[in-house]
Amino acid sequence: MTINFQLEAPCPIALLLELVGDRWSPLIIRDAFYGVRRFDGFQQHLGISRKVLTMRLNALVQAEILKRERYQVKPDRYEYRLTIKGRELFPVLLTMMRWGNRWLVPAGQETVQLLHIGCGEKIEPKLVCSHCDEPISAADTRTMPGPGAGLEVVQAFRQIVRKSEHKPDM
Amino acid sequence: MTINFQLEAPCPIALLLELVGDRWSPLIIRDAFYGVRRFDGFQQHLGISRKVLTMRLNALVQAEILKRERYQVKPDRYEYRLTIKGRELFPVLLTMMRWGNRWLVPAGQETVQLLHIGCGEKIEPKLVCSHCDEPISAADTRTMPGPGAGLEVVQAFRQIVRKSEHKPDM
DNA sequence: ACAGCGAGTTCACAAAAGAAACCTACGTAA
DNA sequence: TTACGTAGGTTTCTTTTGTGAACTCGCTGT
Repeated sequence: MTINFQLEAPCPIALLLELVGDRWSPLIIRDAFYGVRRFDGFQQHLGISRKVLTMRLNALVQAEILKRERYQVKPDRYEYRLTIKGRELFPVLLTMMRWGNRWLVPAGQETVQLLHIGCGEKIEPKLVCSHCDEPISAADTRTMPGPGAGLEVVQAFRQIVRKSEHKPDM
Repeated sequence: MTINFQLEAPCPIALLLELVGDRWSPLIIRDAFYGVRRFDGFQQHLGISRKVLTMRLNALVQAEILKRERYQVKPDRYEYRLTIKGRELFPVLLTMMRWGNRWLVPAGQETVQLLHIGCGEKIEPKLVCSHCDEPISAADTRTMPGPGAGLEVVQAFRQIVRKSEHKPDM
């Protein structure tokens, strides 16, 4: 799969999707956040086939999103836990949860909600600017080539902007 | 695919993944944010096979994330644009971009960066509590059954918490 | 000695993705 | 007129990936 800008120049989203861009990995990670740790736990909870679960868990361990830890000897038994890298996927899952609740679940029928321990309220996550703390959306931000962008990325950006009849949506 | 809590009770993340949980849809949406609109644009930019692209675009239109609009008559030509629902996926893509930049791209080598038009700075998106505006992470939040949660969800939550030797990671 | 648990592996089959050629309808240029 | 280019697909065939169900292995408790 050529997931990047024209064969080269890694897009961070594409790189992420290479690790967790299949149908099951995000759900495995979601369950890991809920506290599921064991092979059979994931399997029963998700209804995923054992073969694919094995493959996904191995890939997630390889990607250092989960770590496999022995919790018992004789017979050796292992469980899967989130690493720091994995735990930092929390904002991704949260924004997904928010979108799903907003657009796919009838209002007032949410099956999951978020509690902020700090203030004790049921809350929604909000994305703000790290600099001025104002909420951000596609309309008030622009993505642009970064310091590691080669010519091909810069050109890809230009090309897209040029080809669009109107302004880009982002 | 049984993507929900034990066959019933829709998890918002699972519902989202049912619409955009394959390898290509997120990249198609990313490109749509960049301003790509045409079939051939997506195809060349992503290197996706035309057959799969057709299927994905149709599914995204069906999901009301993209809309198909005629931009020319004789011969009729169509382009794909983000709907409001689609544009609200922006936070999901942004948090993915941030994680990818942080964990998969060497520091200072980012190919994409975010500019906040409001304050003119290169920024990172930050997730905060909608109530008290404090930054939120897995550690200071808890997910819990919502108003639409049936018995099975409540039990699933309890079951997971009970089965974990230690505290959940979220 | 036999059942059960936890964490897998194996295998036959089905579904999905990929690559490349083909189709349709029009406009242009030789 | 034949040919070429462009845009937005469809068709066909091959390869990859996922599924479901059964099987394994090392131990424990009865």
